[in-house]
Amino acid sequence: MFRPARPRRAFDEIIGQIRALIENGELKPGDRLPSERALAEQFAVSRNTVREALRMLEISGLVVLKRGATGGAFIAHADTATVTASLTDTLRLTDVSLADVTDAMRRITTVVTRAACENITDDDIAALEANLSEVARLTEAGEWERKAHVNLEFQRLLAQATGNPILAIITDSLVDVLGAVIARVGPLQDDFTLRSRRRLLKRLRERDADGAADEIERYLRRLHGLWLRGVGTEKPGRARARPGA
Amino acid sequence: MFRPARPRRAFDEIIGQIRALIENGELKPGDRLPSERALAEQFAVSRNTVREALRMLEISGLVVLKRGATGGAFIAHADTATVTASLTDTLRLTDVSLADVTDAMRRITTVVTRAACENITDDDIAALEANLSEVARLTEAGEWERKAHVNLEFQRLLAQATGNPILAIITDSLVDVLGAVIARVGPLQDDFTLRSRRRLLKRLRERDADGAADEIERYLRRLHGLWLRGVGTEKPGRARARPGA
DNA sequence: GCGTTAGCATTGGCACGACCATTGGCCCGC
DNA sequence: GCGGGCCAATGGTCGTGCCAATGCTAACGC
Repeated sequence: MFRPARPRRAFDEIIGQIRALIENGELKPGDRLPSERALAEQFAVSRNTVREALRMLEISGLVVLKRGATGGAFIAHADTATVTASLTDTLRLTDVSLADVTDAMRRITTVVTRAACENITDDDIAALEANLSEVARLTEAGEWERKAHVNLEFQRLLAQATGNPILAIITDSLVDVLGAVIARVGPLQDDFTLRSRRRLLKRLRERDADGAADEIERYLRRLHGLWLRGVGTEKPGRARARPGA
Repeated sequence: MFRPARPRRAFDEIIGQIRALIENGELKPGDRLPSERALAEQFAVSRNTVREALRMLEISGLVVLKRGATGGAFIAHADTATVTASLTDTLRLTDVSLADVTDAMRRITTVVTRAACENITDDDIAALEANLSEVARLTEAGEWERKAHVNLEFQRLLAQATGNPILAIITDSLVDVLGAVIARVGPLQDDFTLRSRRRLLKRLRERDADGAADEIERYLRRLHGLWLRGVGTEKPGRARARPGA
């Protein structure tokens, strides 16, 4: 019959108002919010409450805090880090096996590749080729750690080439999770990555979606197969002794 | 040459320690953290600092706060709401068109369907059939609002049928985003959904992955085509007058 | 005996005030 | 002109105190 007089906590109300301003476009990336003390006065709450609200906005990736005389809370620019972070957190709280991660990665990457083939530009291809050269250099130099990292970057670039930011964000998240996996199981010291990538780039240049998707699927099957044999069904988020180590 | 003496803020240190406990598995969903006062004492910080850390963990979806005598901070169970929220936030700050959302949804759903076909159980099929019956009932009753909602649920069930939680989470997030879109543009008053779903279920029962993927892709192309014609290139996060409304 | 209620302890929510550390601009002196 | 130190603004942290919500428990009334 009656609605609660104070429906939500004070800082929830505050972040609601600030979010609304962002959604309405009244606050745009780069804009600066009033100081904590000024906000406390305007909202008629204590500074602690304002700070708690800012903490939530900060970790949501909506604002960034800077200290000092010209500091304050600034509306953040778009960043996929918060999405990947929350996705990683959620996966950590879920019962996810390494096989689940690689399976999802392989399936998603396949459609991403197909989408990229439809929309890829010459600049995108150039970026992929530059990445490939870097991987080749690191492979030759035996810098496996960095090579694995740069190699993962390839998939981000591929996702960006789709021109669809959502596919890019999803790929980013999966790449982050896989990066954590690699950090645990150690980088693979291989050279079949290079050969597969060269074939893939050829398909991309020809705009051969089926061929490109097939190529990257074969590659990921082989790569992930090696991982799975190496670490069994280890959970990606947990530290565990490697069998045989 | 020198590392910073105090690398991060106090509450960053706190959330780091708590996150580490969760990652190590020492804290599991449902566990209760000490009270704010106790935490403040253990971390040797003030209660305000602890509260700010808890705010960040709360909005990260890692803990839930409850008031009262038996209240406190509890490790949360896995929930895709935070992923969805951050994804929505990021999309709001990014330049994302409705076409991007539907495009990603169509492509992801296609592989999800294929994956589901490989792993689906009879129970999963039964759940999908139950959902379909509900949609049929609501369509007949003309309850378009709820029909659209239950219909979206179909895709969640489909993703769950893959047995891969990552695919399920990604699908959940996309469904949520699309739900927000539907809420703005209004539900579609159609009946071709039912026919397509019946054909899809037939393919699923036969474990015909190619047929199922093809069926749902055709359906989504048609559905999303109607949406796009109806609302142009409207941003999914913004409220805007519908052309012709 | 049993349901109801009042009290109580615990815990999060919030306020006020104070001080510190950082930061960048301003002004002074060379 | 410019280099360095002063200074004001701002976020970071602390401490204390009180309020509100919550659930347990014991007293109470039927």
